[in-house]
Amino acid sequence: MRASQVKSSALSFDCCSHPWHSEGMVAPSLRARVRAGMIEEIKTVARRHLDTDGANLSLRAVARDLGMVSSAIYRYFPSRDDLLTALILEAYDALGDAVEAADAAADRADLRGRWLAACRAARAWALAHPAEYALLYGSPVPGYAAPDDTVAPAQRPPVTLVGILRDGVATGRLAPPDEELPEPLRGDVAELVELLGMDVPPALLARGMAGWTQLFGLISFELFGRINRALPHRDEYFDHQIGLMADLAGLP
Amino acid sequence: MRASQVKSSALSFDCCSHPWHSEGMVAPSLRARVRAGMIEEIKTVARRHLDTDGANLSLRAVARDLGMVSSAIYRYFPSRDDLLTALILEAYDALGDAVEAADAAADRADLRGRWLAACRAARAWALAHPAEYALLYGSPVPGYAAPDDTVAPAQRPPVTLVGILRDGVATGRLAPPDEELPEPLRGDVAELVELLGMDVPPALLARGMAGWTQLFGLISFELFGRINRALPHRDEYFDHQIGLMADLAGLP
DNA sequence: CTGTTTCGAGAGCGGTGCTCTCGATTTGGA
DNA sequence: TCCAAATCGAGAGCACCGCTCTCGAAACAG
Repeated sequence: MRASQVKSSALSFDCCSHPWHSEGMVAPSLRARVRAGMIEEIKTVARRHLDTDGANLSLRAVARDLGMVSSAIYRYFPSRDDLLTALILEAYDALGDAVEAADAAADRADLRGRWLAACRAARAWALAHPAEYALLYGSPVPGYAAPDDTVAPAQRPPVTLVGILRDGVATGRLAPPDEELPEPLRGDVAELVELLGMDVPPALLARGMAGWTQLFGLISFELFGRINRALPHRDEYFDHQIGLMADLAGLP
Repeated sequence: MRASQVKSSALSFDCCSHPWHSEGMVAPSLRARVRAGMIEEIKTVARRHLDTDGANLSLRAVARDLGMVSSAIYRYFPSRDDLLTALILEAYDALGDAVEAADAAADRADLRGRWLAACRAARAWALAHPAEYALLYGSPVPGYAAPDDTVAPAQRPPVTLVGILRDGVATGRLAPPDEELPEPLRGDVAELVELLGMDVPPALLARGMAGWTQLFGLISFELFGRINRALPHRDEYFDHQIGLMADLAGLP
């Protein structure tokens, strides 16, 4: 939670996210390597606890599973929140990877196919990792404030969706909506367009964000058990609802 | 969590939800009345703690605020989960009241106005009671399973939205989409139509549910801080996105 | 080989939900 | 009116939690 703690946690990561066999770096000591391995092991066990026991992760239980005493964990993560943040970061990246890979695997010219593939990939990832999805998109943990490192990976799925729309506009395959946004909103969305660096008409960006919101809502309802029990064909329902949003965005 | 506990908690409610001054019932004893008052007081304090401290409600803290010892709370609620369930039930009802009242206050013939009013009421309630909204629609508490009493009140907002569409079809003001749902899905939604008792074409019901999903997603994104900071005019953004879904449903 | 750093264990603090027991009080029927 | 029964709040206690501190052992660097 403290900025310093988050920073130190991030430092623990650099030793593995920046692989040591890149140019000019000295090979890490044995101790550094077993430390990195230990961090990875802790995260693995923590992720397992998350998937089985739900969102309330117990540091002591993780330590017990590792044959350690709880205070030993603090040699690797300054607090429980930092461990959670590490898991959140990895989860964001995994989801982003899945969505972007699905988009990239589709035919570039098939805009609607890319849209559906990206959405399906997000849902598939969420169904495969419900606890981690809840960690990302559930109600925020009370005391917990997401560090700034999380905003960029968190935006990858919506950016992917908007990127599909941008490609459509750029190649002329997608006709932007002829409406214009009303003024106070138009400026906001125009700023967002610049911030994302995607040349898309504001009205279209708004529709893309509607698709992203719908995607999140569909997954959340299905995952949190709020989908009506009278809908056994969930795949078909999801596909149809996502298709509706593709229609709304003007995807052919 | 146990069914028996939930039942006993529900019994505690009946003494106040079924007012004693109705026909034929004997006036409750003094003790029963102070007990009901105590239950209400506990819920009030718990709600206040929820709004200030977030979702992790501490029974001991509530007891302290009431000048009691923690074990005394168990005279009124068999467990912390039951207290949470009581708050959830009340929250569902409050949200349902707000949405239905907003719909009822609008001109019956102005379908789009009713839709927007209902959606705005849901958002307004959520913004006014963020912690309770998170309790309803956030990630489910790990050990907690929502009792069956909650499903009916939970469906009031979406039923209200679909009711607007049904009125539109019944009065001929709303032209249902000319598409048909693909087969495995069409049967599911048709069953849902019967279950809700609302005579609406399945394809239209699907669009209404899309609107409900979007509404939930919009509110959640805004409330859980995932709305982009580059969107200061949140009211206008919300109105526009909800209007998009009204378009999708065919509301004139 | 030696001084320093890293690490895990252990004890401990204050917090939590929850159970049990024990007096005090209130209630309702004889 | 009196008395047994039901109800209630307090208190102690259990197991668990996140987290801090200390201490001895091990691994490192010079």
